[in-house]
Amino acid sequence: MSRKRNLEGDAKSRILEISARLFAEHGFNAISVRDITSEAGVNIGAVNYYFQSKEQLFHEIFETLLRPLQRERIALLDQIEAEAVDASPDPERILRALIEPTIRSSVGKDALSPYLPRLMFQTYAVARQSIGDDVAVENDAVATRFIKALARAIPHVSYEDICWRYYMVLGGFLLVCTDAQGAQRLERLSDGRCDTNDGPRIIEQMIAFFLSGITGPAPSKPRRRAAKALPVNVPSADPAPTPPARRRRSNPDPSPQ
Amino acid sequence: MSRKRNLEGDAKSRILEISARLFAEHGFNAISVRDITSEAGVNIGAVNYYFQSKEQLFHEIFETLLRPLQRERIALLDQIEAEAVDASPDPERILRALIEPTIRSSVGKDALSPYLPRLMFQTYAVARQSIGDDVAVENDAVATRFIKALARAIPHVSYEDICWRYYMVLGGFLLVCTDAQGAQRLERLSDGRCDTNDGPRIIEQMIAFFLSGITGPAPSKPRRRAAKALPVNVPSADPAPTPPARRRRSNPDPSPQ
DNA sequence: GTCTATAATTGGATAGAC
DNA sequence: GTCTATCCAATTATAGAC
Repeated sequence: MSRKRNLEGDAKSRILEISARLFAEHGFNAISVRDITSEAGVNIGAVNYYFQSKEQLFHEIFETLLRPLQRERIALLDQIEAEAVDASPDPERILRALIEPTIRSSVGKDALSPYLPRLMFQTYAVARQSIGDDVAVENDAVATRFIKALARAIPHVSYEDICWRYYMVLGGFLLVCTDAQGAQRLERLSDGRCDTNDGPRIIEQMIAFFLSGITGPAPSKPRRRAAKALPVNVPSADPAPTPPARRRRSNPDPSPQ
Repeated sequence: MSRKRNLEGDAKSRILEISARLFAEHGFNAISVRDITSEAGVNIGAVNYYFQSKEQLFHEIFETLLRPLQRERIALLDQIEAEAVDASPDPERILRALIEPTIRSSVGKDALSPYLPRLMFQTYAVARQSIGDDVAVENDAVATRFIKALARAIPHVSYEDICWRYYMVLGGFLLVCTDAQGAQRLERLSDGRCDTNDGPRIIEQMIAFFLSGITGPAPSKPRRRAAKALPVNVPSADPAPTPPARRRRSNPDPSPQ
């Protein structure tokens, strides 16, 4: 209320901002409420006062960041589909609708957005109810809409293949977006050639790669090692007709997140 | 020593196995040594007795799993390059050398391998020294060798672009491999069409997508929105010549991992 | 080698003064 | 609204009996 700390923002939004960064960098379990409150310059009780619990604070971060992004994506997709009622939509525009809002919201403006990809990345990395049930449902709905749009845009690729490829897009997308706040491994591996802070460049790199990949020819059916490759023999041999083979012995009830 | 628990494996390897699974599923910080020892059916002190600390145990898991895998990859790559001294190597075989050892080691045999991709995934997700310095160095060396091999195999793609694309390959690869032990989101989104436990199928899907993507045409240079796409107008407008724009305010010293 | 008991620290959350 | 002091549960790690 008072105007005391109006310059820096009130305590609540300071906590939101600082904790988003700390959680994104180190993960939920690695950060204590003491880490947050001390770095935010507020007292220890503030997190519980404003957000009831550390868990609730985490949920609220996703609410704040993810929902608007998903709505922007859907708005773009709506527009694309509205303009292509008769013809099939342009796959590049669909990919851009998926990717660009994330990158764009990462430059300037509000200070939290850059951390969303990394927080999402962690959602896949650990089995933990990071986001509320409702947000998770909305999330899947958005993904399904994009998959269906891509399937219509690229009719020569089967629906199943589109699903695989959508997921590979997602993985590449998240890893690249995530690298700047974390390992910075791409800059290192490329000897500084790849600047993971250059939003427009990231976008064009992704679009080029994903568009080629997602529209490319279908995989050779599971007769293995078809066309060109010579047989590779390695220590653990790999006789030609390896059967599908089940894997993973125990996985009682994987939290569906 | 004694033959008491020889059937189940001795205490040390039981701990290694159980903890690899628990860490992979929930992350390092979410798992306590009590979780491990109780699930492994050993006493609470066993982790510290065999591994000195929880941290050391974690490092040892990577040692055990990652080193042999990297060696197998390098052996395959050596062979490919040896056979192509004059001609340029086959990009598909290089991608297979990168991908197949992981998938192959995930079926049957030893019980730990399936968890490696997920553990690696977490390495990217949180800023934490998951793996020892020496393993990290070897890791980067392997990546660099693959990047250089791909650059030679695909001469019409610039070295910088190869780096971006290698990293996107890595991201898609990890997310897909990771999904079976975790969110199982791909199976859900695809309505059961995609079976993330079917190793050979995963391989062929990846090879097809990555090969098209990595050999595809270069991205349009940062004159944005070049060829086909119509201008998209969204709430937060996007005037044509958006400058690069710096981002991220504070990131004191990101652990280079 | 295996186990129990316990040390020493740190975690999330709350009560109550101001 | 803000802050301090504090409770209580859970953590890693160790000491020492068997």
